[in-house]
Amino acid sequence: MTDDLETMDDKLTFERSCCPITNVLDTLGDKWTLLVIRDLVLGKRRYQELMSSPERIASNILADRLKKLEAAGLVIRQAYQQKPARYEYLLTEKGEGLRLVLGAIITWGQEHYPGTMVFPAVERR
Amino acid sequence: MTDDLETMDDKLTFERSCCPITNVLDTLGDKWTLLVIRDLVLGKRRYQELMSSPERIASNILADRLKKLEAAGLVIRQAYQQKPARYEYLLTEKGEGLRLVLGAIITWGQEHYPGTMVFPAVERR
DNA sequence: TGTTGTTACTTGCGTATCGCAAGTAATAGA
DNA sequence: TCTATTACTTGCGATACGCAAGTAACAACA
Repeated sequence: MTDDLETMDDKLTFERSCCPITNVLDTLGDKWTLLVIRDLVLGKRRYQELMSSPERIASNILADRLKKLEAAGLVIRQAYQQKPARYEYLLTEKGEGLRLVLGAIITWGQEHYPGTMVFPAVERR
Repeated sequence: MTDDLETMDDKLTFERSCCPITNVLDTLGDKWTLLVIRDLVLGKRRYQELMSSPERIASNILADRLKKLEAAGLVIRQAYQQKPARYEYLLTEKGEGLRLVLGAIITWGQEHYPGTMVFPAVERR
């Protein structure tokens, strides 16, 4: 039998360490990225929708995060119309997998930050 | 019937929003804080132990994060000897609750970052 | 008595990132 | 022609990060 796990010695070089938590933090570890994921999970898709959340993300930060999330394979950017070209953002399967992480955070958060509450999903016909 | 949830209008003022995820990110949302929590969960207690992780945290960053974690009630600092005074850090119950969040992150991380692996707990007699 | 070692930090300082405000490109519609 | 909308980008001052070095309070030698 030969190797496995990504054809061996393939992606076994890590920025900080081989710890899964560390590697997750290297892509999601800041004050905004996970909030963008949250909004996408809630059904938001367009730039202005993502801009409209109560945390008031700056537009350059949002653009930067979307670019990084796309590069990380968590999000795909696709045009929903031409003339003028307009784009929307969708979670990939990998990105969808973060629902469980968000769920754990919400559970802990609701328990320790009284008064917090999750936002409703956006209605989309 | 009167109010509830922290005697109303008590702690219902949030930095960015009333979303639990947002409030969790306001205390844990950076590249280092959750790694300190991880180390404490693994059984590390002392400054030099926390310094010794492979991610090589800078000492000023570690001191800052421990201070903030203590202020947030996730960690307690206690002396384990006098003359000279030496301190160790322990997770509070609130901090221990983050094991589930770390678990979710590890599960997702191991699935999407091939080659990553969790560190063994430190042996402590 | 002097020197080295350990632990738990703090301080300086250059660099990187953040975030507010404003600007831009490509249209649609009045 | 003028105003709106959408999806961004650019400038720039402020904040945060991180490397290196320094400090305080001892213990243990030699």
